[in-house]
Amino acid sequence: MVRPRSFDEDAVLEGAMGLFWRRGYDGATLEALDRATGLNRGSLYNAFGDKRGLFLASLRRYVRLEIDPAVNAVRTAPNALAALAVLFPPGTTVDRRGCLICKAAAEIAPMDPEVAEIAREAYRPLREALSEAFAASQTQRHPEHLAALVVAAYQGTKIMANAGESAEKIAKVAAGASAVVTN
Amino acid sequence: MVRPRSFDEDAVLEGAMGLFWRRGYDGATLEALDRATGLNRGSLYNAFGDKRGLFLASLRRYVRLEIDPAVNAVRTAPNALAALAVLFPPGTTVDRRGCLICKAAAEIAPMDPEVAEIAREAYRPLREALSEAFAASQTQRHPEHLAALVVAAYQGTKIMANAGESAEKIAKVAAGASAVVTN
DNA sequence: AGAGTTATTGACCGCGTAATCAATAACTGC
DNA sequence: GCAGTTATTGATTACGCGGTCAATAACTCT
Repeated sequence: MVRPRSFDEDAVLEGAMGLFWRRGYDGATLEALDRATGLNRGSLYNAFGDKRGLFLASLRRYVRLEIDPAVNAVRTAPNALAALAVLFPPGTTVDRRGCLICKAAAEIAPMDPEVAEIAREAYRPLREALSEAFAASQTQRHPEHLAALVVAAYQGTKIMANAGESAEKIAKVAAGASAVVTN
Repeated sequence: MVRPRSFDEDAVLEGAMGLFWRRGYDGATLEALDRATGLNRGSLYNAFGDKRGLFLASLRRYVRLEIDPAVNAVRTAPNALAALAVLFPPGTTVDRRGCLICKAAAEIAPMDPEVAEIAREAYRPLREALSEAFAASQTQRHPEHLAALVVAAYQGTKIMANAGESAEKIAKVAAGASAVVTN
């Protein structure tokens, strides 16, 4: 009775998300989004409403693919140090794209309540999981506060990455977090 | 021999900086910049070259007015806790504008090396001052790492502010930092 | 097979944008 | 006060942008 869609929605979002991540919201033009998704303008609008709709869908996909797995890894980490290693994996290179959610928070959230809510909700589970990991390892007196500190620092390193800060500088943040937990 | 400028450059930058801070780079249109600065288009271009030039000048003014004073306050703080209170003043409301430098880092730095450098340099003195404050209070084993952690967390709270996070949530980050220093 | 519904295509549009420029004004040094 | 230099004005421009739309294609159900 209807013509089915000829594209894989997740593949389309993969392309859109990648472009928003690299170029930001304003920097991602519809022409570039056409190319990145392989879809043409009209199909994009038919499927997602408008540019903002595509952006919101990309944000949700980012949370699902980039943040939720980290939350699960923290939940199953054997101890606090291992949980930290999820957020600050040792010996990795710096991804200058930073974090799509942090970029959206800075660029769009002040003018778009829905984006703001997505940004707030994105990191809450991570704080909670980290708080439980800290509480479980018994050595910390204020697990909730320390979790808030570490997650904020994690977001900070994503901004530093956008500014092109070196891996050494970012590793110092990780070292600071480890020192705190090792106390 | 020449016609002098009829405007106060710092007052003009005050207006431009405020608009960039509230609306971001792309969100600040030249028409709005005209209004915010009181200058008309041509004068703005004569004085600053182009929109990007005005933005760079605004960033530098922000560092001078918003970050440098904090660095000095940290330098003269009597102890580590007092230094922390400079970054996280107790009982203040959340300024949803966040930090202009962090916004610029997220939005512009990936595409503009000069903005990236300004962003990197802006927070370096703060890290150094904080590191010395921690070292001076003797109680911390890794002052440089802890300073990196705290400054990253500070930047994180600015992103949280952009996302509309509550004062309570942000206070937890501050509490976490204090707990670390009090160890 | 035909009717009905939705997806796709790609040309098209209006608008807001950053930037320009010729004309004019304001000031200084001689 | 005149020549020379720079600042100001504001109308104008070219263009890239997000968004639209009529025509066509693809599919399902009866």
